[in-house]
Amino acid sequence: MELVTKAIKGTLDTLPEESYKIQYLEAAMRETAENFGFFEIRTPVFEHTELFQRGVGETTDVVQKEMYTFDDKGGRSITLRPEGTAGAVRAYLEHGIFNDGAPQKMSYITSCYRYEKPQAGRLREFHQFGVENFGSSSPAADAEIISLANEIFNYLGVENLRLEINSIGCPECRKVYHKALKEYFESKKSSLCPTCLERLDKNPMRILDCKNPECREIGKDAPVVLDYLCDECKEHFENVKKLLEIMEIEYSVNPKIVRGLDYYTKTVFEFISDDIGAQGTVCGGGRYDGLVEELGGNPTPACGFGLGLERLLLLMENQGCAFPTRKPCDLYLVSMDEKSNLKAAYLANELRKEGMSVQFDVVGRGLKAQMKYANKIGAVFTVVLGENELESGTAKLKNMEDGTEEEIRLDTFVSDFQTKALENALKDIDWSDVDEKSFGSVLGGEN
RNA sequence: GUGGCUAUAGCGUAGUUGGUUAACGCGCCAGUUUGUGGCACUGGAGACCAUCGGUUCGAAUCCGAUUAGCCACCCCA
Repeated sequence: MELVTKAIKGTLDTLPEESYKIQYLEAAMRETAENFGFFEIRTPVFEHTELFQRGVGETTDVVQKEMYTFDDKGGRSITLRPEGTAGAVRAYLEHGIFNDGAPQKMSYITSCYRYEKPQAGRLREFHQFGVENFGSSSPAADAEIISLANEIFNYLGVENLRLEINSIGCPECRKVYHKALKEYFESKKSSLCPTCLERLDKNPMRILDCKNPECREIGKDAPVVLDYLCDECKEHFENVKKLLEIMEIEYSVNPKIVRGLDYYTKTVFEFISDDIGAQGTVCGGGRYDGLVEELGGNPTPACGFGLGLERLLLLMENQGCAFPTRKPCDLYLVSMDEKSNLKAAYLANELRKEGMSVQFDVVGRGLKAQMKYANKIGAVFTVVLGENELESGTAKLKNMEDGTEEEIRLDTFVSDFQTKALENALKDIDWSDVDEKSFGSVLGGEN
């Protein structure tokens, strides 16, 4: 097959047979977020380029080499969002949401774009679930979003995720720390790898998580951020830890966690997995007390995180996590000829109005082929409509699982079938096994 | 941006030291006596062997470039 063109490098098609999985993740996230009081905000995929330049940070790799930036026909410089926070902050300011008091809590599920070389867990178009809390400087806000992420992972049954936290301080204490760090590495300059030599000027904290063994060795004795925190930052971090302990969320402090986006202050955290390759960070976030002001608002404390949907899905698939099944077909109407096909169309439509999943032949297949198809799509019931049935006004409703058949009247078909379908759905339920959480998926079934 | 591996029907693969109609499994379609799925059997459709160029009498097979995929670095979700 010679195609005119193929999907763009680093993009993924989610096919109908797969999409229910990602929908399941999205539903779990929305639902959990709402339980925590975070409601959805939707912002455009593209923004004025300067939003990200200012918001994400002029010196970051994301802004310097990874943005999809172009001029539109009006000569404006437009950028496809590389992350979700900047747009949320912009909307928060533009609509004066801050006037509605604090905290303002919001969530989003959006596509993001970064011009990077694709690899395991990294795409040029990817999707992020994110939350933002504006207006709270309390460590309770930090802990709340961490527990929100944690709750999502629990709900979905993800295992072997470790939570690593750190504090990178406020601009004040970070300045002091940077200086100490620079002095330290400056003295070991000759043994650093070339990339780290660059980082020495740009962002010395990055040297700490270099994978080069030699840099690692040197990094071991480097000054630690946590020793340089001012009293306020120190207390904040202690309280975040205390709250995590109270909520029984396991974590480890990793002083080497450094986030690559300029806006982070104080708390930073990552949920990391070893099951999905080198790009193991499934969720990353923290506090960014300076961002709102940076984008033109009043000084406003804030925190949030981003969670990569593709990475999470990859992780769940690698771990063999359970997904609910796709919505099954309640009934397939087999038709023998044009006349019965019309009847099938009518009945299908009536049943669909009642919220049932019903299908009938739309490609002109024979009886046997239609039965085969019904079997393939997992139809729970079938009914054959032909001359005989239309004449007698009754048909045989066949249960595809056990092959049993039952007479059913055509004139009261809609309500009769609904009753049958309900009886059938209820007969397999072990009521002793039904708790609150699985109740919603009983009718959909789980595998 | 740098490196390593890869590229054959929709999917997963085979294809011997270059040699004639490119094979197999799954899937798809149709049949196995007339109006009933799953199992089995039979048949069928579907591939310019990623693209372009080179070596050769002859290339899916050797060489080069390009493109794409996978993986790693960088960076991040």
